Formats: sequence, C-alpha cells, structure tokens
Amino acid sequence: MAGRRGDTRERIQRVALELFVEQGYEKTSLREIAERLGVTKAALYYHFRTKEDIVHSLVADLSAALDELLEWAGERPRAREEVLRRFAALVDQRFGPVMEFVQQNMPAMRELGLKHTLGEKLAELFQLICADDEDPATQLRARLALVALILGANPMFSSGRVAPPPRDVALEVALELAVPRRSGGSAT
Amino acid sequence: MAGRRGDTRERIQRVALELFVEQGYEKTSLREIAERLGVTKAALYYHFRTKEDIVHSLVADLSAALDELLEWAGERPRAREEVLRRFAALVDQRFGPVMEFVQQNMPAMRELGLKHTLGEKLAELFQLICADDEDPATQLRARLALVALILGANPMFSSGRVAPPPRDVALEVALELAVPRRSGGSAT
DNA sequence: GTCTATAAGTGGATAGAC
DNA sequence: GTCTATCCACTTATAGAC
Repeated sequence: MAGRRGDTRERIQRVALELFVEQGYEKTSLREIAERLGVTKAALYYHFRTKEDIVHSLVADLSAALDELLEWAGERPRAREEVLRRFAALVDQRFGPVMEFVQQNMPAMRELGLKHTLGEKLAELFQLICADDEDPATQLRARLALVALILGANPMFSSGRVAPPPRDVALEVALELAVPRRSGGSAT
Repeated sequence: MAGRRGDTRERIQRVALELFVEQGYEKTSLREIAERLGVTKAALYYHFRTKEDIVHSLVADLSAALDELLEWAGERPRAREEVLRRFAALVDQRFGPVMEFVQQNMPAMRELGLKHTLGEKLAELFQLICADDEDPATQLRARLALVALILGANPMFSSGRVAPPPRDVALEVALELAVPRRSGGSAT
C-alpha cells in the first residue's frame, strides 16, 4: 500500500460501504468514515455533497448494471436461463456487498427514493422470467428463484449456523423454479 | 407482574411498532412516538427504561411464540407439514408487522443482540424441516420454503408492482419445496 | 402517571485558512 | 484537497413538580 492519492473518492466509497454493511447506514457517522480513512469530515465534503450522496453513488453502479441486464434481456425474449445466470453473476461477483447493504437498510433506501427505483428494476426482471398471466404459484416460484440467487446477501437466512448456499446450487435451484421442466426439457 | 397497569404500555408498543415499520428504528424518535400518542417523552420513560427496551418487548412476544412452536415440534419429529402451517399462521396472523420490522431493521437487531437470538430459532426451525445431511439443493429448497411464507413481510419482494403472494399459495409452494413430492402429488 | 425543563451528547453540514 | 473550528438541529435520558 503505497501512497495512492487521487483515488480518494473511490476509497471513500469503499470504506463507507464497508461500514454501512458492518453497522448499518444510520449508525455510521461521517466521522467514523473519515477516521478509518485517515482524513477529516471536511475532506469528505469535498468529494460528496452529503452523506446521502455517498449512498446514491454506491447504488448507482448497481442500478446501471441492472439496466444493462434489462436492456440485454429485452432484445432476447427467450433467454430466461441466461438472464438468471447473469443476475447471479452480478450478485456474486461485484455487487454482493451492495446488495447486502440495500437489503439490510431498507428504511434508508426508502427515504432516499432508492427503494422504488430498485424495486421497479427488480419487478421488470421478474417479468422477464415469469409472464404476468401465469398462475400465482408459478409466479411465486419465479420470485423465489430470484431470492435463491440473492440469499447469500440476505441477513435473515445466511446467519449463524446456516451458511449461504454454494453458487452453483443456488443457480440450479433457481433454474428449476423459474424454468418449468418440460417432459423432454434440457437439463443443466 | 400480573395485574393491570392501564393500557398505556400496550399503546406505546403498538404506536412504536407502527412508526418503526413506517420510518425505521433509527429514524423514529421517542418524541414522535410520544406525539402520536398524545403524551410527552417523559411519560414514555415511566413505562420503558430505554428506547431499546421497547424493541426488546416487541420482539420478546415473537420470540416466545417461536419457542412454543419449537417445543411443540420437538415432540413430533414427523410433523413437518404442520410445522410449516403453524409458522405461516404466526407470520400471517399476529406477527406480520413485527417480522417486517425485524427484517427491515437488521442493523438495529444486530446491535441489540436480537439478530443472534432470532437467527438461532430460525436455524432450529430450519433443522426441523430439513435434516443436516440432506444434499445442498434440498437444504436450499427447504430454506426457500420458509422464505415463501415470510415473503409478504419482505421489503424487497413485496413492493411496488409486485404484490405479496396469497397465503394459501405461499403455503402450497412452501409445502412442495420442503416436503418432497411422492408419486402422484396432491394439488391444493 | 404525566408533566415541564434541561442536561449532555452526537449528528450532518459550512466557512475559510493553507 | 485537506485542514481547523464552529454551528445548530435534534437525540436520549434525567430531575423534580403536580
């Protein structure tokens, strides 16, 4: 770790996300973020106008990635399986911590208007893997497919003695939930 | 202990839970609770020693109900279906708001030591419907069965355009996930 | 049981020097 | 870009009157 100055903005984002996940958004003060970074509060305000702006910048990346996936899928109506695969990849590889933060701090997301935004995108994603006119049980299974993929980031179901499911297992179960098997269907 | 000290204590609990669900735990001040109740902050402190005590009293009821279910099930190793039914009844009938509060305010639960407590009970419940030595996919399906039942209380998956599943559908899907079908499965 | 008044502290945010 | 110093709204919690 040499003196890498110039990337302070990204360092703030990284440390803030760390603390938000550890302690929650409300309990994390700008003083703590500044301390862990080795700067003062005032320095933070040079890079971000408000505390809320830090969160916005964090979620914007996730939001953009979801938009990209939605756009990609919009042109390929039959790519249900691949949509799930790519969603799983997003959650596992780059946005795991952000997803965890979002899920664990819903009241803050709501107040910042981010719950609605992300909720809409999730709803669109849901519609891609399950038609509106499917029966309720099929719709619920499709929703659970998405839950299976983000369960590792869910606080209630990946804590204590219960470990998060391995990636490949999550994907396998998600596929069987969202892609109803046909009698000669392709297996994974 | 027994005996009636007026219903103010219960009114505080009710209003506090209301506001905690609306705004989140951290954003809800004792002043707001007092105002909505038509009393002053100081009156609150007559009934509860701290803000945290209010939460403890709220979660204690849920905790006791889960203990009761666990005890009941402990004596009936084969009652997997009935366990799920009773869990669903708890979530739907009496503890829906508390469950929502708990799920939406994980950082607060963690800080109050309640996340661990509830997590342990959930883990025990999980073990009741799925043996430890089952394969990972079966375990994940069992976990999703529980998720299906509390999805109505989950902020990420019951918002905006996506309505919570009807409870009978949730139970149906939960049963098919946690209780592997034998030949000729029964519908509804 | 409920009130008024206040203590004691923390938070986010700003101004202006360097 | 980062600092020191400060402001002020608001919080939990307590003391003591009625």
